[in-house]
Amino acid sequence: MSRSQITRGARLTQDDVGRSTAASSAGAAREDDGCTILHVDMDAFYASCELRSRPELRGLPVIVGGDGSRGVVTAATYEARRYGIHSAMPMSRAKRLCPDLVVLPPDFGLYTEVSAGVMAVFRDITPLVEPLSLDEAFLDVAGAVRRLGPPAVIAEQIRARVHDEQGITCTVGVAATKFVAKLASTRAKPDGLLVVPPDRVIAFLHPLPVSQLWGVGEKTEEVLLRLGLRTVGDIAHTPVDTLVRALGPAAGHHLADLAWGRDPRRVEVPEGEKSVGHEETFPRDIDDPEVIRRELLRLSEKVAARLRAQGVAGRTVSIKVRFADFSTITRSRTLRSPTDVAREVYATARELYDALGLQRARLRLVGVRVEGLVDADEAPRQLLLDEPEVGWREAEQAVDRAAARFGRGSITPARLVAGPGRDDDDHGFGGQPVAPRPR
DNA sequence: TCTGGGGTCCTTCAGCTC
DNA sequence: TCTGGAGCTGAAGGACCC
Repeated sequence: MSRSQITRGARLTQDDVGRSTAASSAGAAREDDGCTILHVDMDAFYASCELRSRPELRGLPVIVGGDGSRGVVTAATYEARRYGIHSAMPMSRAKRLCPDLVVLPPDFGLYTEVSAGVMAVFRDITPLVEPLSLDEAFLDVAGAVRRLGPPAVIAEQIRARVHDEQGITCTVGVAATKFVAKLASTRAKPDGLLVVPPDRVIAFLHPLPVSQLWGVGEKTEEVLLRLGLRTVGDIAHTPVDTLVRALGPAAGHHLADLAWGRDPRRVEVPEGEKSVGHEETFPRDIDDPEVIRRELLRLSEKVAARLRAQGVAGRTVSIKVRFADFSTITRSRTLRSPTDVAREVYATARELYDALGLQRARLRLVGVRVEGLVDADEAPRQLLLDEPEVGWREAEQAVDRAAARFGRGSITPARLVAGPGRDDDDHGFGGQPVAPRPR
């Protein structure tokens, strides 16, 4: 195998990889020397998970996506991609491109389970695992080289184990930096392996289009194209000041560094999430404030339950409102102390919504998010003068216990059960069956 | 064509304190 | 007592990623 050549499909043995990644002159350093960063990316992850239990669909154009008129494609098999279908594409368009498309509803429980198995394989290799999402992660294997072999050999071990233990394929990029490792895995997809040695980084990067750079999306690409910058090489040879003027200091310096392969970021084991939120697009636009408030209540319930499940509480509550014309606004408020109580989250979300003073504006989406998370046990609690020691938090914890036993949804605020309900001062929580009502 | 849902990070601006 | 600047924080919006 020539340098940087993609290995695809077949799993290699240690000897194969040793030969394939060695420099041409005998006794010279291996070309994966110093390439201790691995980026592992599952191939069409959600769709691959589904196909494990539906082998009859293999070889067919299959997508996973939300139902309803406003869904988008969440994952597409490579057979579906041949029709031009890709993730985030509106479902209606995907069906037009391929009338024989097989559409499966998402099963996030299954994907979470498979992901946990895959991450366990990674952590068996090295403790330095930085998951980016359910289906991809960075690994720093510097500490595993003596035990398991060179990085390319470790990459093949991972590919083989994920295939054998989880029944899905993955692609691995191997490089000295996170950014190049990620680009390498993108280039080698699907079911491939690509090593980019340090002395080949510039030759690998500079012909790529600017859109391949991390942080360059639709808007930034437009700006760069207006400056006449089409490739990573063009960016590399542009004065940093020009990039900073066009994109701001952070993005300007960031792109200049990436264009020369400079990426000092280390693989870091994440400490935890920084915010928790839920949002929902209505099947059709809604202008009834009562329906919108009820949705805010439902979302607040879900957010607070997740906060409690993770043992965290947050100080800032924000709402997101998307209008029928797709314009979007957010509003937020920072509380005096962190909360994981649905009643408090909803009360704040509702106040933020009411303060907008919308006169029956048609809304497409609403969302609730809690930010500024801290450990719930260490979070200071601001007891109000008339608040009992055992109150809503304890009541909602009781609901959590009941939900764990009987299923989520077994206990629901009365307002979410009874349809358009009261608009009273307890914000719809009065009917919670197990909640002791504070006085 | 018609755009989900979960997140993170950056920029800008306003208000506050020193 | 008044004023301007620095620094901090919160709020809002936007861009981006998977």
